[in-house]
Amino acid sequence: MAVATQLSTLPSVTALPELPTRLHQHEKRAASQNSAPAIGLLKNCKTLNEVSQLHCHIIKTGLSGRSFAVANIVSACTDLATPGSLAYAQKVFEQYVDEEEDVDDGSLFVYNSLIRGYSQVGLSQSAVSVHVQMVENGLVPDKYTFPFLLSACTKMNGFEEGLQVHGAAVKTSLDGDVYVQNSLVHFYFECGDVADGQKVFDGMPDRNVVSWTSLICGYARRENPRKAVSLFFDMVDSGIRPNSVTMVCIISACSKLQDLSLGERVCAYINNLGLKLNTHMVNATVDMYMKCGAFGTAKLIFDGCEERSLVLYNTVMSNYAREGMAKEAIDTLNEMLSGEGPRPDRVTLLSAISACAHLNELVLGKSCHAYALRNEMQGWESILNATIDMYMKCGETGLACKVFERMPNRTTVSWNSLVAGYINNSDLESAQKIFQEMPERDLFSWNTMIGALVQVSSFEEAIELFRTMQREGIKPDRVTLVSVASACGYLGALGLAKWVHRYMIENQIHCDIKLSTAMVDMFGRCGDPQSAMLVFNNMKERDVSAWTAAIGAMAMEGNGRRAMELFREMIAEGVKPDEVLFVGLLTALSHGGMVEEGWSIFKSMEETYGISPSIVHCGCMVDLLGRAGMLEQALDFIKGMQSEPNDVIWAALLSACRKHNNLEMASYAAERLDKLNPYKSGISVLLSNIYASEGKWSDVAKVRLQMKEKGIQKRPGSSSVEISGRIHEFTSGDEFHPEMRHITGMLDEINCRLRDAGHEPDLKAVLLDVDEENKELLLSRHSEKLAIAYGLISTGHKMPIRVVKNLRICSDCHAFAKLVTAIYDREIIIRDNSRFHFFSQGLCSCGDYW
DNA sequence: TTAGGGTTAG
Repeated sequence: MAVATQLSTLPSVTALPELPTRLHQHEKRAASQNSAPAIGLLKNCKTLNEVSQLHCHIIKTGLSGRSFAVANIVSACTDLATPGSLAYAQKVFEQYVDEEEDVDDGSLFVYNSLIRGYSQVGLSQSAVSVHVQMVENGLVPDKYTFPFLLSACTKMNGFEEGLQVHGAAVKTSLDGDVYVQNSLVHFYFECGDVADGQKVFDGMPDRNVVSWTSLICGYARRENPRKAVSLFFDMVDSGIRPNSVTMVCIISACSKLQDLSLGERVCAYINNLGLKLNTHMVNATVDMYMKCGAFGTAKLIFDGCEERSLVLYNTVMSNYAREGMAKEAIDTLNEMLSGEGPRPDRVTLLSAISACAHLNELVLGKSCHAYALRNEMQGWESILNATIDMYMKCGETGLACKVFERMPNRTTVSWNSLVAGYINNSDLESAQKIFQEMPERDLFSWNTMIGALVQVSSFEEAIELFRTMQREGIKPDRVTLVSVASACGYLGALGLAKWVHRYMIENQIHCDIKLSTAMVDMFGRCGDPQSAMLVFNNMKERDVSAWTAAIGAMAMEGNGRRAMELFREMIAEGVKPDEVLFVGLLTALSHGGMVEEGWSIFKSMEETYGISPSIVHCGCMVDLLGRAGMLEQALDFIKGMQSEPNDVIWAALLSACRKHNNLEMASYAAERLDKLNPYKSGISVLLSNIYASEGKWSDVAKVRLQMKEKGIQKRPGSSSVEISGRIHEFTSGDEFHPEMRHITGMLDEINCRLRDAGHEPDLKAVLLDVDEENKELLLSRHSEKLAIAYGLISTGHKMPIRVVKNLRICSDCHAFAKLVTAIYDREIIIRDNSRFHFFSQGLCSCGDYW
């Protein structure tokens, strides 16, 4: 078939341009080598039409079959990187392969050009296919083939393909070539195989600046920027002068480390080297300053920049958007649009839309969306994903759904954005429905859903979903574990907690400060302060949240003394306390009965640390004084408060009145409470309990009647016990557990042995007006007793029994637990709604102070 | 021929 006929299917060729008569130097070289100046002109082409015109000319001169010509046409096309030009390149290539009879060095050049072209535009799979075709046609790849190919494998994250390329390089003995080795280092690092990347580097006899830069950049990107910096010094020590690429990698390592002083030293070093700043370096520098929080310096450099690249604008905007400085991001966009700046591209729009999401800027968000549509960016899913997120953050679930429904190519991110959007709009049901419908769920999807369940306190469901995730073979990361740790903590499931901790270590899940803090908090809430402190002591870096978790663990244990010590250590380490920390500390001091220290801490808040106590801190103080029986002082404290006492304050006083049997003050507190928050169930229950424990049944009836009228329901007491990783929950008088017959049998046996040991049931703890015999029966069926009995029959001898109670433990159950530990020689740990009780050998860790 | 800057969802 004639060449002209074949080419007719390609983009049409208009008038043939006249060739310039005067030739440039490089054109002369091309002409002398190939007798065709047209070939030399190919690399100047700006459109496919120009390429195709030159191609026609080359055909006329009879050189179109020459490999040198074909390779240059292919390169010119792939450099243009449009779908049409790539199709053209492929056709020219196919035609060449069909007609080529003798295989020589020239053919290799053609194959290499297409592999290079495909790799450059990111069509990695096509690059790999050309290599396959090359080998099938009996050609042996050369040292130029492998770097192109490896770059393609890297881009497509094709680890298996890359390994085969490495194998092929070994077979052809080209794995000793420094270019091939450099490409291998880059490939292994980018695919996450740090060990093999390092191995290739270690085996290199000669390393150049690219080898070092590949290694340094590999570590900087694989979350080890610290190592990247130290390698940089090794490189300088070995006498290799860094170039601008190396410096860009080092600057971005500083950004990752958020180490401003190091970043500034690097900038000074660049100055000393006399390296000229290019756009890459300027951009990396501005990015570094912004990531380190030095927005002023970044802005100064940005403003002083005469030619701002598109990427620079995008860097500035995305940093502003990510840091919640959405207004600045939008201002930058406006500056870009109003001046002579570059035209916004998809990345610009992405940042703009994300900034609108932060600002809840619906109107501007809509116009960004419209701009993206007008400029044909809708083919790019990320823009639409960000748009879904933006509409969701603006509360426009309907608009978000519309965008989603109209999307031609939905990705997992699109689904995830929708799920997260519904969660943020408090529509868990829709989120769960979409989560179920998703064609594919990734780690992000699971993390979103598990996190949402934890947020709404559906801890058991969260754990259940975590188990499903694992059954489906999805490996959790540190974000998953933060949520799961939080759920474990609230459930008090120590067995599961220990598993989570082990899992983290065995799977080498990177434990950052957030995850460590979650672990400390988890162990603290699960009644394992030793493990909590073990994790805490191993933390390399501790912020105020970490210290708060540790102090919280001490509060749960009732160890006010240790909490105070931790606080002093924290101050000595130079960490500034915040409001939340003082809540934890005051709670710990309250549980430990340390009134004097509590007062002094409370006073120091304002005087020493400049934090004015909030109503929550005041609540802690009322609790501290009340628990210690200093009811009058507590009342005086309330009266002296600057802000109006709220329901929490009066509830704390009421609770103390119950503990210390002060009916008069209880009524006063209850009256105040009733005025403030008559519909809160806990308060009425507390009051009726106070009357009940004093046997004032007519008053109890009055409160109960009021509760009924107001539609308030008493929260039933419930206790749970963890048996081999499963949570068993019991409510008072429960009859539904499958093993209830055994449990009641066990309870009867315990009660017999307790009576023999002289234990009298504390009938005051029964808050209903029933006869003595029934009272005893009711008391014996309290949820914590059911849980303890079940723990005794279903766990091995000497195994501690761990119970989590949703309300405060009653006096009879407290006494019951103490005796059980003595008679059955078992440890019992009960977490009620405020702290832990460790029972052992007939005693409780709280010293009966709770 | 190899290495470098900006990209949405938890």
